[in-house]
Amino acid sequence: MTTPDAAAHAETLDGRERLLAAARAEIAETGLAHLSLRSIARRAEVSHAAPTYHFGDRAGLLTAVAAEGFTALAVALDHASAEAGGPSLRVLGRTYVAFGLAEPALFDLMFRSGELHADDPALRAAQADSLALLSRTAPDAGAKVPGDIVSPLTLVSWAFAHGLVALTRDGALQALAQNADTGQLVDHLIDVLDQALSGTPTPPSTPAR
Amino acid sequence: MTTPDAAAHAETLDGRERLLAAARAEIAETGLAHLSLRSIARRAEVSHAAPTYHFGDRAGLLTAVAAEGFTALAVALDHASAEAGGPSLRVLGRTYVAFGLAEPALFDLMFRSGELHADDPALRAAQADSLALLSRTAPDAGAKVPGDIVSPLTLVSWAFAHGLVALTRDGALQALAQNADTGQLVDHLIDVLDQALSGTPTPPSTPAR
DNA sequence: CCTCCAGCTTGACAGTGTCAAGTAGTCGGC
DNA sequence: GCCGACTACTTGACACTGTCAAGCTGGAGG
Repeated sequence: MTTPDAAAHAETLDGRERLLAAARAEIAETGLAHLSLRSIARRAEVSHAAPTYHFGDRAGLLTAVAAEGFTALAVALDHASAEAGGPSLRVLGRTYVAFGLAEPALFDLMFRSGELHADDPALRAAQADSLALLSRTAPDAGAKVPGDIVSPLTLVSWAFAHGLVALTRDGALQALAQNADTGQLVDHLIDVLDQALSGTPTPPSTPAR
Repeated sequence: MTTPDAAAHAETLDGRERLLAAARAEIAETGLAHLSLRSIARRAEVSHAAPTYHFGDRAGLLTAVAAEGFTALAVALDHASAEAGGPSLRVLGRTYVAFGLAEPALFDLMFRSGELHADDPALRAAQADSLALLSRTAPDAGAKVPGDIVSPLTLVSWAFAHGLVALTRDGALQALAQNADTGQLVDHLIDVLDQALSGTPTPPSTPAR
């Protein structure tokens, strides 16, 4: 079997894991724009062809990193809803946005399907995990569109949170709300949407100060 | 002066314009992942170094294309709100999403600030134009957060529309709502948000069939 | 006619992803 | 105790990329 079974010899981190760790670090530090397999290999102290050997492809390595990202997202969502005593749109939205803003380049990569092997089974499984966590909300509103798995409210919230991450990451929000703290603004916007979707017609709208 | 003044000789499309057109075509056809200056130059039938000469940089060319994209978006938003007899969240949202889905790769590029010269004045101007068009909505709700230019409702809608484009482009929505038509789903979601933000607590929710 | 200059081209270079071939170490079987 | 087989790489090569320096060309201005 080729399954690593990480605790077998357990002494040295093998090349595959070192490459993954190096890739995560390199992505977090230098972003996706100027990312190269060879610099990752140098950081992991392996030869320049080692990434291709282990992952077949540039897209293969990125796919593995993205899959790790999705499972990390799933873990974060799970923890957050457990702590809050049950999943809610607000908690999940906040966690989703916080995750996206904490590691923007990784989050970006996770949705760049053009540079990944989108049909990789591990990636698909990790994606399905986090999506299942995301759609566990809103027990009141059943799926209205026939044949859907998740409710429209969940989709709306998801799209909003996703866009919020993207716009904040690219500096679009900062350009508009210049003198406001971005974190506060993001929180406020989540509240606005949450209260709008909860049915409360007009939000009380008391900003922090 | 180096300003082109396009109608001066007016006969042949000069190299700069040909490169821009070739870049747009190449981006639309092959996407951003495997885009290369040299293939763009080949398509424009100029030498491989011509892009660097005109735009200084890979990021320079991409920035010019992105700027064109923003002005095209501004034009689309303007036309749509003029046709609808005034800007509304629904019309602007639909137009924004339609624009993003019509040319997904271009839309993607426009927000990849890591691969652009984000401080380029032409890009900044074009961005400001389309953002001004976007924020012309909601005359009822003034900006609540002090120091902001646009209202929170506009920001929420913008983030939602932006995320909707991203998720649809990457196939995330399709994976969830399998047997529903994506276009109809997107329209429905826009309606849901619009009605939630308008204050109508529960949308009537009559999907097309 | 000479000069200048914008608008390229040609040629080179370092860096990149990928592939073929080779190699050190480890294991199971005889 | 030795022999293949297999895993986990490395080394070397190739085509391709973005960028830079230098050269060429045609037309405008003096």
